[in-house]
Order: sequence, then C-alpha cells, then structure tokens
Amino acid sequence: MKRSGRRPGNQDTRSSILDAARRTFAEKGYDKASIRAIAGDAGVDPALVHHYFGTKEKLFLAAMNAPINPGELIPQALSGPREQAGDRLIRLVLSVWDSPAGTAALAMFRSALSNEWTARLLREFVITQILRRAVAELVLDPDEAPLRSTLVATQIAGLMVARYVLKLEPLASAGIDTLAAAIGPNVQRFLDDPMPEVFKSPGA
Amino acid sequence: MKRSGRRPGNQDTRSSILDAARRTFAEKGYDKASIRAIAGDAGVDPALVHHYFGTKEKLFLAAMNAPINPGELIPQALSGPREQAGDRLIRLVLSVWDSPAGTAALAMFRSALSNEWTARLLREFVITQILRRAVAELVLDPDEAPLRSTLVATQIAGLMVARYVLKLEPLASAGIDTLAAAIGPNVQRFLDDPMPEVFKSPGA
DNA sequence: CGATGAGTTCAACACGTGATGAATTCCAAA
DNA sequence: TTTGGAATTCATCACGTGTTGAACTCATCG
Repeated sequence: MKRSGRRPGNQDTRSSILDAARRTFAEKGYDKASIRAIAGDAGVDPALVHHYFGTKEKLFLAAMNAPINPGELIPQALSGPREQAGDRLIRLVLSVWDSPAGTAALAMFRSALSNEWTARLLREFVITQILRRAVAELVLDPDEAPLRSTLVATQIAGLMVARYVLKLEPLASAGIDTLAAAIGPNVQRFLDDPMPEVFKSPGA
Repeated sequence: MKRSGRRPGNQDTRSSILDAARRTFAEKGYDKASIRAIAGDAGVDPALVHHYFGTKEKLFLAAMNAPINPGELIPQALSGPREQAGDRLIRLVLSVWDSPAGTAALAMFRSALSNEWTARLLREFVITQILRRAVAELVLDPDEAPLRSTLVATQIAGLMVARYVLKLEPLASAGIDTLAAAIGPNVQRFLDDPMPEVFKSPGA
C-alpha cells in the first residue's frame, strides 16, 4: 500500500517552532527575527524550520493563523451598554495583549511597524476583521463609520506604541483600571460625540 | 604653516548627504536605510559617507541634530487660550510633520519603532524636550503631569502610526481641520478632565 | 612648478541573512 | 529483518550589510 515509513510521531517540535516564532516575532519584529534565532529558541536546527514551513513568510503566516481569531472577542466588545463601549474596548485590548495569547497580536503589530509586507497584512486584517466588523457596529451614522473607527484605531495603536514599543513611563507600568478610566472616555467620544459636517465626505 | 592643500570647496555634498539621509531614514527607518541607499540617493560613493560622518550612528545623529529644534515651536504650542491647547497641539504636530522640515522628525519616529538604540534616543528626547518642557506646562496638578502628558503622547503617536506608517484610510488623507476637530478635544480631555484618584500614585 | 592634503572612488573584508540540497538518524510498516 | 520515508542535521551558496584602507584627482599654497 501507500502507507509506509515513519509516522508523523514527534509533532511537538512543529508547535514549539511556532511558539518560538511567535515569541521572537513579538519581541523583535519580522525583519530582526532571524530564522536562526527562532530555531535556537526552539532548540532546533534552522533548516528544520524551512523543512516544516518553507519560507519565512509562510512561517509568519502559520504563526499568526492559529491564535488570531477575534470571533470570540468581538461579541464581548459589542455586548453591554453602548455608553461604556470605550471602557470595554480598552479593557479588552489590554487584557488580550498582556496575556500569553496576545503574543501573536503583539508580533503582528511590532512587525507591521517596520515591514511593508506585514503592514499590508495587518491593515487588511484590522480593517476587515476588526474595524468593519466590530467598531463600525458601534457607530450610529454609517457615513461616519469609516473615519470614526479609524480614529478609535488611532488611540489604540498609540496606546500600544507607548506601552509596548517605546515603553513610556509611567504609562508602561500603569494598571488596567487606570488606563481604562483615562482612555475609555476618549474612545467613547470618537464613537459618538458630534463631529463637524466635513466628516461625511470621504476625502476631507 | 599648517594651512595647505585643497580648500573645503564643494561642501554641497556634505549637506546633500544629510538630506538624503533624512529622506531615507524617514522612509525606511534606521535599520533598512542602508549607507549604500543613502549614498545612492545623494549621488555619491558610499565610502564618502563614512569619510564625512564616520559611523552610521553618527550620521543619524548628525541628520537629526540640525533640524530638530523645538525651541521655536514650544512657545507656539503654549500661547493662546488653554481651552484650545489640544486643538493647537494637533495642528502644530500635523503641520510640522507634513512639511519638509518634518522629515527629520518622521525619520526619528519611524526609526524608533524598529530599532532599540533610536528608541532610547527618541524616548529621552521626547520626555525631556517635549513632555516635561511643554505638555507638562499645560497640566495644572503637577502630580498628574507625568501620566497626563504620556497620555497625550499616546494619542499623538497613534495618529502618527495610523497616518504615516500604517496609512489607514480615510484618516491618512484626511485634512488638518478634520483631524484637529476630531482629535483636539480628546487631547484637551487628557490635559484637564478630572481623573480618578489612582492617578496620583506613580505605579498605579 | 612641485608638494600638500582634502575630496572622492575602488576593491575588499568579515559578518549575518534566507535558502537549498545532500547526508544521516530512526521509527514503523511490510 | 528489511526498508521506505519522515525527522533532523551539516555544509554551503548567494547576497546585502557596515566598515576599512589604499589609490586617484585636483585645487591651492609655498
């Protein structure tokens, strides 16, 4: 028959490579995370990484594919009173990114800041999966949704940059309650405070 | 005597190298801006860059040193009614970054996002020259100044990332008036809206 | 004129990178 | 026990990087 030879057996290594990849991408970004460093972190020969995942781009995609699944988080952000949506968003974002499951998200973000290809990836992912599918739901006027949701993204991206990349104190070690109380209302204002009429036209 | 040999003559090249360096650093960030690319953009041999500036780090410092001088901008941000300080800050930041003089600032920012050394540089510069010297002046309670000024930095950094790095639409092509009207009030709120009492303790 | 030294270029080194393909180990099916 | 094929490693390639030092050009001074 066709089936013969060694069974897939030790597939721990494959997932330990993925873990190391997520860690390293999150810490150094796409470009500076070398295949050799990832392999070293996983205790494995660099060539094995290529054997499993082919190219570095495919490895990155494989490392992102599994854990980034906002399907469960989005309802959590949408449920509850809409007057506290900003507060809820900040808490959600911070709790996800501070958790081990947020490593992939941090890897994606850090990479997108320095690499064009991953920037395109993040842009498409954020726009189609997050902004249009969740944040836009919170905006009443659909004409204003694109700009308003991008403004929310602005505040959240800035929080990420200051806290996780530039590590500006005292914000980097501030607690989640403090940040939610400070930033939540501003996100809320981006969602539903009245804005000038220029907002309706796309190329304002 | 000591003086002999060819006079400095054509010193255009030195400043054209600096211009090319600022352009390239702004476009690609510190790491991906190769000496060869900078030299090529200036129409010059790569070795000449080393002859003038020694190392790549020194070239970066030289490219940043001249044009980054917030001494004139800070009074502009502080003058005027304090209720419109947020609006003024956003307008100032956008007008500076969109102008050719803002190339150095954009170079600094892009580099800090992907390189540890330049991140330290930007952190020290921003904290000592911008936040403590200008934004903190706008905060009434000195105990709250550190966190409040960092929050302002959060919103501004996020605007930069979304507009210049990720290029999220429609924000990337939005006009300065739209953005000032949308974001200014949020900056204002970071400056002087009442905040929970946790703010006073540094490690909140 | 001839010497000096700045402006400029050329060729090369040492290094780290992503990637490739042959070689080796080793389990499980026949 | 033989053997096929997956798991894993080794050696190597081609390339781009920052950096270096020797060589060349040439305007100016003595």
